[in-house]
Amino acid sequence: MNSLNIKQLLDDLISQAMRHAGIDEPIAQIRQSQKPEFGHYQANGMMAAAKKAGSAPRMLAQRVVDMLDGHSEFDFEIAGPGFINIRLTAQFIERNMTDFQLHESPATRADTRTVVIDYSAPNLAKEMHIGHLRSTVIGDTAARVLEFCNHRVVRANHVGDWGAQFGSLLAYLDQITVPGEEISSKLVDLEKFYQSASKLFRVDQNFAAKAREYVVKLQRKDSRCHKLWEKFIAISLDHCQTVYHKLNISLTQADVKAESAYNDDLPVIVEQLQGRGLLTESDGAQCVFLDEFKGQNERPLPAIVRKSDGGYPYLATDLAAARYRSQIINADEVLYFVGASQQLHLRQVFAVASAAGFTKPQQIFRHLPFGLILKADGKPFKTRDGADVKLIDVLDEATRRAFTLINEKNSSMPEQQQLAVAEVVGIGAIKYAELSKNRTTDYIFDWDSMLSFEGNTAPYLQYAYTRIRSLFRKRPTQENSPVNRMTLTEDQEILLAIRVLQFTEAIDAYLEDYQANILCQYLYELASSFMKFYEHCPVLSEAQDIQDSRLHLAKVTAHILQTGLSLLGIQTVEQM
RNA sequence: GCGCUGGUAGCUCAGUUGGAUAGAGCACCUGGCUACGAACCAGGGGGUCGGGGGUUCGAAUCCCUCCCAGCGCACCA
Repeated sequence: MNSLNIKQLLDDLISQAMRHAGIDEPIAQIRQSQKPEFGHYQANGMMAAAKKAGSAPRMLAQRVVDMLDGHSEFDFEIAGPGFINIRLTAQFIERNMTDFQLHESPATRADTRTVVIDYSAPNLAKEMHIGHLRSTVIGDTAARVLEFCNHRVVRANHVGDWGAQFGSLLAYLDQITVPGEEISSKLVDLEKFYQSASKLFRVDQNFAAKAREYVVKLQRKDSRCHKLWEKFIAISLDHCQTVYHKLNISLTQADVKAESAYNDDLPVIVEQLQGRGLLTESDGAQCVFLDEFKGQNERPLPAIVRKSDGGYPYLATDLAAARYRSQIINADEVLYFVGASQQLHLRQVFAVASAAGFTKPQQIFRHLPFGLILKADGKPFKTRDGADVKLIDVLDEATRRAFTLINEKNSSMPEQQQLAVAEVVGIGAIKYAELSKNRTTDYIFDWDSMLSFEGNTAPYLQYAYTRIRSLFRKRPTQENSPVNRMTLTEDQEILLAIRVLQFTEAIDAYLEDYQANILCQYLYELASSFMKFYEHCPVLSEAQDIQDSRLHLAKVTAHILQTGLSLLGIQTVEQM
C-alpha cells in the first residue's frame, strides 16, 4: 500500500516555509478544503502565526508562498483574511497514481507496538444480544486496522463465565437433565434456558436455596458441579463462535481469556494491595480509597476489592486482567471497547492498578466508550426481563432482507450465488450501520434504517466495487498490466484520484481516536467519487492511452475499497 | 446533590480540535436507462447549531450560566 500522506507532506512543506519566513514554532493547520474554489487543501495557520508575531496575516502568507516558489507540483493562492489555498497539479496526481503500488506493505507506522484490545466480552450465562454488537464490531475494526499497520495485536475476549448467576443455571441444568442425556440438547436456546432458570430462582424458594448451594460448590471446585459448568461454558462459547463466524468477526476461541481464568490471582491482588498499604476495611469489605473518587454527598468512594462475604467483585477481576496485560503480555497500549456506563468503574480500575504498581506509567490504558441501544419508544433493552433481541436473529433477518432485494434486482443469478451474496450484503449493512456512527451516545435500534441498502451504506460501497469488477470482466487482459503514464483531464477523475491518494490520511485520522466513522466517511466519499467518475467518464470506448489510464484508476479504487472494507470486517463480491 | 456524556434540517447522523456561505444519507419534488450495472447520477426545497451572555479578525467548536435527555455515584457483573 502506498504510504504517501498528502496532508503530512504539505504540513512539512508549509511549516518549513513558515520557519524561513521567520515563524519560530510554525503550525501550518493543513485541512482538506470543503469547497472546490478553495483548492484541494488549505493552510489556515497564517492568521494565528501573524497575530503572535504582530504582523499582517496576508503579508505573512505572501512571504510563505514566496518561499515555496520552486515547487511546481502545487499551486498556491492567498485568499480571504490569510488562507493559503493549495491546488495539487495534475502532474503531482498522475505521478503518484502511476507509482501507486498495490501490494506493498502498509507501514504507516514505523514503530511496532503491542496493543491489547478488550472487546466483545459477552456474558456466557446468556446468548449474545443486540447490545453486544457495538463492542464486537467496533473493537474488531480496531484490531484489524492496527494489524494492518504492522502492530502486534492481542485480542482479549474477557467473557463472563463466573458469578452467582451460574448457580441457578447449573442447578436448573442438573434438575432437568435425565442421567445419560446429552446436555447440549437442553441448551440449544440459551436465552430461553436462562429465562426459565432465573424465573424459577425468583418463584421457588427451594430452588433458590439450591442455586446458592451450587455457587458455593462451584467455587470449591466440586468435581461434578465443575464438570457441569465446563460443559455449559463450552456450549455457550460455541454459540458465540457461531455468531462471530456469521458476523465475520476475527475472534477465535484462542482469544478467550475468561473471568474465571483470573480466579487464582484474586487473593494475590488483595494481598499485594495490602502490602502496598492501600487497603482499608470498611463495613467488612476490603477497599481502596483514592482521593480522586467521591460518591454521593462527597463521601469517599471505595474501590471494593473483596466483599464483606469474602467474595470478589468484578473490579478485582479487572485489576487482575490489567496486571496480566501489563506484566505478562507487556502491552504498550490496552484499549477497552466497553459501554459508557462502565466509565467510573474503569477509571477506578486504571487508577488502582496504577497506584498499586500493577501497570507502568508509560503503558496507555484507554476506555473507548459507547452508548446503549434503545427500543423505538426510547426505553433501554433490559437484561433481566428477556426483552433482548438475539444477535443471531438480527443477522438472519439482515441476510433474509438482502436476499429478497438481490432476488428482485438480479433474478438471473443462480440461487446459490444469491444466497452467498445476501450474506455479504446483509452482514455488511449491519456492521456499517454501527461503524459509520461512532457516537458515545445512546441510539435507537430500528430495523429499517439499519437494514437499508441505499445511500451511505455498505451495499453502496460494495456496489461500487462490483461496477469496477464488471469493467475488468470486459477487459480481463488489463487487470495485471502496469500503466506507463496516467492522463487525468476531467474533474471527476482528478477528484477520484485525489481521494485514492488520501487513504493513508484516513487511516491516520482513524487511529487518533479509533473512530470508525472517519474510515466509513472516507470510503463513502471514495465510492461516491467513483460513481461520479463512472457516470461522466467513459472508459472502454476511449482511445488506448485514456482507457489504460482510467482502467488503472478504477483498479486502484477497487483495491482500496476492498482493503478499506476488509478493515471494517466487511466483504466484497464480484457481482451482486 | 455531584460527576461523565450528549442536544446540529421532518428523521438518522457528520462537522478534520477556533476558519471562509454549517454538510451527508433517508424522506419529499424535478430530470436522466436502446447507455462500461439506475442498489446509480444531475438538480431543488428544507437550519435561531437547546436558550442567554462572554472571549476575538473569526465560535456548532473555547469560557460562564440556565433548560432538557441518558448514564454513573458501597459490596450484581
